[in-house]
Amino acid sequence: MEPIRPDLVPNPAVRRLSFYLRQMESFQRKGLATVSSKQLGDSLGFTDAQVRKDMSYFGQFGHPGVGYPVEEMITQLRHILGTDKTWNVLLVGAGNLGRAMLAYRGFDVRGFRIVAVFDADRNKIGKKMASLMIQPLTALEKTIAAQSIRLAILAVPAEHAEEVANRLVEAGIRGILNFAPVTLTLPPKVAVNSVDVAVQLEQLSFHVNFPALEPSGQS
Amino acid sequence: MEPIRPDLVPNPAVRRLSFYLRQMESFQRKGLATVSSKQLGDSLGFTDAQVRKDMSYFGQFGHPGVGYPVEEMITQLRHILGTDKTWNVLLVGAGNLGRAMLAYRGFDVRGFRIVAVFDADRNKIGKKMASLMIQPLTALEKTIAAQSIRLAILAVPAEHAEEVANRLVEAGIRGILNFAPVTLTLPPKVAVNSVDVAVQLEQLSFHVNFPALEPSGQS
DNA sequence: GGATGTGAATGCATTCACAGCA
DNA sequence: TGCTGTGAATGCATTCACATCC
Repeated sequence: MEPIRPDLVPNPAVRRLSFYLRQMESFQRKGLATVSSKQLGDSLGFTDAQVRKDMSYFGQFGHPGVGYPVEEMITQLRHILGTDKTWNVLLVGAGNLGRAMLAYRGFDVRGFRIVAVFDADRNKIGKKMASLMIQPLTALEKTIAAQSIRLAILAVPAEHAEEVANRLVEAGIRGILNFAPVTLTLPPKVAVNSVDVAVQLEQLSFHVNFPALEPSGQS
Repeated sequence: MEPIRPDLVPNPAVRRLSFYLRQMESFQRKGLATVSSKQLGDSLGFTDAQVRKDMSYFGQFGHPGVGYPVEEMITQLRHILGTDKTWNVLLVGAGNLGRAMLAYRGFDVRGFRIVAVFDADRNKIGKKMASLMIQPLTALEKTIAAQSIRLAILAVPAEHAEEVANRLVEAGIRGILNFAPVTLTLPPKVAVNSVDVAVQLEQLSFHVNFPALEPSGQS
């Protein structure tokens, strides 16, 4: 419950937080009660100093001579990341990728629930997908307001991504996970994370061609 | 065709290369012949200095007073990234996400082609998915050798990811795009890119809770 | 002894700023 | 004038190393 000052926290540290949480949950499943910065770091490919420094940005969670309490860290990390409560998420794009997102089992346990699906295609509207009725884009604003949705997954073709994103933002969405291969230009108040699978493969292509670099670096 | 020394190139610069290429292709579709570092940077949220510095790591592509020739840059960037030739890619995991990857139209044009699909599920083996026959994991080694495959997309449940990844590496795979929510521990010669969609949403969650940071930063 | 937490030191990446070319 | 290419300067992030505590 510390007064986090995000401007003092390196962005990379925030990204690593998610991995710490994921790994802590794995340690918990293995029955470990405490974990040292070295153990945690090794399991993720970070140094122990890195782990300790990152933790220190958010508070004092460890016990000297002992390590970090697994259970408590999970609670803390969830709180910091804001996933100790469940987020309602909306999905735009009921194609193959949209279906995969909807079917993904991993969201619930991490604090996310897709509660609405939208598509522009008249043939899809009204049909059901994993128990959710596919809605027309005209219903966007009403649904976002009614269920106070702040996060959206954008799985539409590149040509429509920018336009849909703008509508989402106007309707109150504050964070977008974008799968379309375009750079979205949005107001700074909106957080955007883009995943372009072709870009991911290009990176691999480069590193396979020039193996000197990148000691198994995980994005 | 310069002698690229990857050890002299900042990793972040390599990541941006893909975005430069993507954007250049967009400029090309708009019919532009040349683009300045400022135009390119603005369109991606980078500074002009950043763009010029990045380019300079790989050669001298621009013309003072004019900018960068779009067509030629596309050729160059593809060559640097190694996507001027098509990579054969294999897919492990014929679930929803696997299906989405297989159906994705964006791969071909960027130099990737999924040529084989594998799954552990007996019920799926032998069935077809987008014209590819789903193969058992026992066929992994033979197929990789026969089609000289170097890249793989891993879309299997978390529990099996590590094990399958090890097999892929032993069979000669040199780059893995991993969608399973685990950190893979592999030899340094293997390039790994991981996409954990829950982690992506967690990042958004954090930034929505603490909007001070991140001026619409795109991962 | 074994581990954390953290200022100080180091190492990278970005940005500046300007010489030089079209 | 307009823009690139690049050393030099700055600014961040990581790592070191050690005081501190169980």
